[in-house]
Amino acid sequence: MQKQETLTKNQKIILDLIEKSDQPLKAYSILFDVKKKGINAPLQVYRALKKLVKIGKIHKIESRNAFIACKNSKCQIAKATVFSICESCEDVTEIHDHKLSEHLRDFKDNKGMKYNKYNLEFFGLCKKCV
Amino acid sequence: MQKQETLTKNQKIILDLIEKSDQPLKAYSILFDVKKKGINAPLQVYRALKKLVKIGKIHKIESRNAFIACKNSKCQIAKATVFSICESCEDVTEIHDHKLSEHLRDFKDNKGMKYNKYNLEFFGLCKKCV
DNA sequence: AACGCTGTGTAATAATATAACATTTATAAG
DNA sequence: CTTATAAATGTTATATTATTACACAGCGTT
Repeated sequence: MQKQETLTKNQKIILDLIEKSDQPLKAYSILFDVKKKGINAPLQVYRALKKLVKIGKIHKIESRNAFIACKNSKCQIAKATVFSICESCEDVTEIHDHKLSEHLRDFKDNKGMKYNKYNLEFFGLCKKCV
Repeated sequence: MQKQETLTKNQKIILDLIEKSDQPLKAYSILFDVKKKGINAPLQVYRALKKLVKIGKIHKIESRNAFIACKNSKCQIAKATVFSICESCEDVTEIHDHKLSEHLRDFKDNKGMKYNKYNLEFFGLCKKCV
């Protein structure tokens, strides 16, 4: 069983907002939205984001500098993420593909490096945008 | 046969610099280094970087906002990149693994999305830092 | 020559992210 | 309960990364 983290007020506010969106949100757009809740400064947002990423509640889409909620409710996977990104409408979906995960988990390079994390982003055109 | 791009003066200067480094360089560090060559503004750097990425001469390490030369001299692969990143010393290596590439190339999601590009970043500790 | 395309140079500014400091709250240990 | 320790807060300022806007130059095509 996963340790159930207790979120603080700021963390809850920001997680709520991100979970209500099915698409990634940017830090300053989050800041704008939570000002009415008393969060006034970028750093308050970034701190909460950092924690939420750490515990796997959200993921950062690196190529977009944006944050999306992890839908995988059971296990918090902060360490193995795969996303598909539509380059036209910017729709982002988290991918859970067992076979692909296996390949990635089992990957060994020839440098003897010890991996503990990976992030994979696929780019293309979604059904609507083709 | 690949179309041989002719690089402009700024593009050459910046590619040279990046190729001389075996590690990723950041845009403003590049700017600092090329000021002596008459490149004065961030935009001049970013424009060259954009072009060099586009033609596959360099790649952007998304999680680090940095740019590394593509060592794969024969084919310019701007569309399928894999990197290993040491979280301690920040050493970055481009990975060419035939089997892994196959899996990634052949990956199909269940949303009917058409992929034309991917970027994969592995994180961990390199031999030296373990 | 007129056009489209790509690149240049410059100034200004936008967008993303962190440092530093003082204080408060939560958790654990004696 | 008290101490101590880690984590979070609030605030100001600043650092870092990246783009917009504009005027113009070079080049190949028609």
